Amino acid sequence: MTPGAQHPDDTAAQPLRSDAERNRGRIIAAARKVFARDGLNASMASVAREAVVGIATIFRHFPAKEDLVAAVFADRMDAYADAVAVALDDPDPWHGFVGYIEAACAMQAADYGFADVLTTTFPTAKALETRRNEAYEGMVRLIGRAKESGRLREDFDPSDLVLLHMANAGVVNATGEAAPDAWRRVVALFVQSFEAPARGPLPASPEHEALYKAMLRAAPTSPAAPAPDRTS
Amino acid sequence: MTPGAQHPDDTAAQPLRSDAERNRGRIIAAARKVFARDGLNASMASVAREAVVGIATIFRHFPAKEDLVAAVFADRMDAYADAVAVALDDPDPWHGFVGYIEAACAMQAADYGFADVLTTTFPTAKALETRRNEAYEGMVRLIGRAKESGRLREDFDPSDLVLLHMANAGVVNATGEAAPDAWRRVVALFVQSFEAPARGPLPASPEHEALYKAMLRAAPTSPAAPAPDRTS
DNA sequence: TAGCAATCGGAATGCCCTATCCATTTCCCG
DNA sequence: CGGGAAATGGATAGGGCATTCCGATTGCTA
Repeated sequence: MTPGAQHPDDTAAQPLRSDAERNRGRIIAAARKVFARDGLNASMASVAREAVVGIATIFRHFPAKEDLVAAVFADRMDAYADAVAVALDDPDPWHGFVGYIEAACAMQAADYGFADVLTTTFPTAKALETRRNEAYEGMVRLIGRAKESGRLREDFDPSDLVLLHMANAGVVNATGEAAPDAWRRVVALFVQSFEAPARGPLPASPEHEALYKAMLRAAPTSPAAPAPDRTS
Repeated sequence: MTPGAQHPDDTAAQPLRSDAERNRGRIIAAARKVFARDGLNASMASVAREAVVGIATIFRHFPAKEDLVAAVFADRMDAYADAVAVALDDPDPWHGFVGYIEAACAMQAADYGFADVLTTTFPTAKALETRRNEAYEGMVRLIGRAKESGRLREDFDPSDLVLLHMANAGVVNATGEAAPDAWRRVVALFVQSFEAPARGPLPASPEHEALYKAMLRAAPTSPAAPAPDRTS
């Protein structure tokens, strides 16, 4: 989203011809719209239709669907990371923490594609993963502050935010347009359960490693994935 | 699951030939296994392979995939409904309520196919829907008792259980084998947020009608569904 | 045990998807 | 302007899926 505009592989590749540059923009805009509406499962054909462009044109600009996804969600990932920064700036740690959760979950609800991106890992899309990790580090600090302030339960684990996203994805995904605000209630319940003092002990958090592996599962169209994938 | 054994259309249709009867059993057993492992997205071909049976044989016994699903999950749905009954028998309403939640969510975690079934509606499969509604009525009573006992927050709504299932489906679905117990922590958090006294108000519950519509969305292979479906 | 209807299984159909090919069109520099 | 490189888009390959067709097989009865 920075004005200068750079393609992932900005590295001195020749400048695009004017029409190519224009089409690239069209495609990203179209994909942004289509993915937001239909999730990452939206077909390349539907993106092409929306962009009023041939399918081949998309694949020339983005060798694989995953590359398009990475390009489309780069800025949304930035916004996601920014939300953490904003939360860290909040003088009230708990308020910042809660605000962050609501903002992040709202992003999931507002963009089905992004919801998919957040609970999936694209080993190939480095920029996306870098951002995610940045955001994660910020979250860890956010959590630390909130705990220190005494408002966040002591046994809260950073991985709980990942679980929260997975749960929220489930709700957003299942309710869709039919009940577009249902997620708010779920998130509110979660937040209340996060608040100190804890009402009881919790089962152990999953291993970080395990959660990471979980996010690899179900990556869209990974050629190397015999993926038993489930749950349309 | 009654011993007598009846096919959905038990109505005096001629008895099956011995081999047909045997194959029918094989198919259901195979489907049970495959759906549990891979979710409802498992292909009919994979079920046929597991059953060591031709694909056509499956379709002769079950005209459409949905019929197979209904046959396979009939007993699981019974167990689901039974869990409510058991919970209602618990002398401690809150204990029963929590026990029910844990049992139901455990069922989701133990059978990916069932997790899909629970958050999806098959207008065609009447038996399944009847059971679901039975269970729902029981849940409403369970909730009433728990509220009366003072342990369940007053603003808890039956639809919250549906949302809980959707959220749990999201977790179970995303974590899969990688973190098979992650859902326990999530459910524990939910339960703590359900406990009275409430720590704060909640956004309104979605309309029941809306939730029902939501469950119609994404039904697998519904011919009448232009389903934009998302999130494999 | 012969014969026929019931049943089978795998090939075939039709649809959707990602990704590639290639003849045609468009841009841009001289 | 003209010509070649860059870029395009529709057709096509190749794979997965649910469902159907049909020739071959099997259980059952007489």
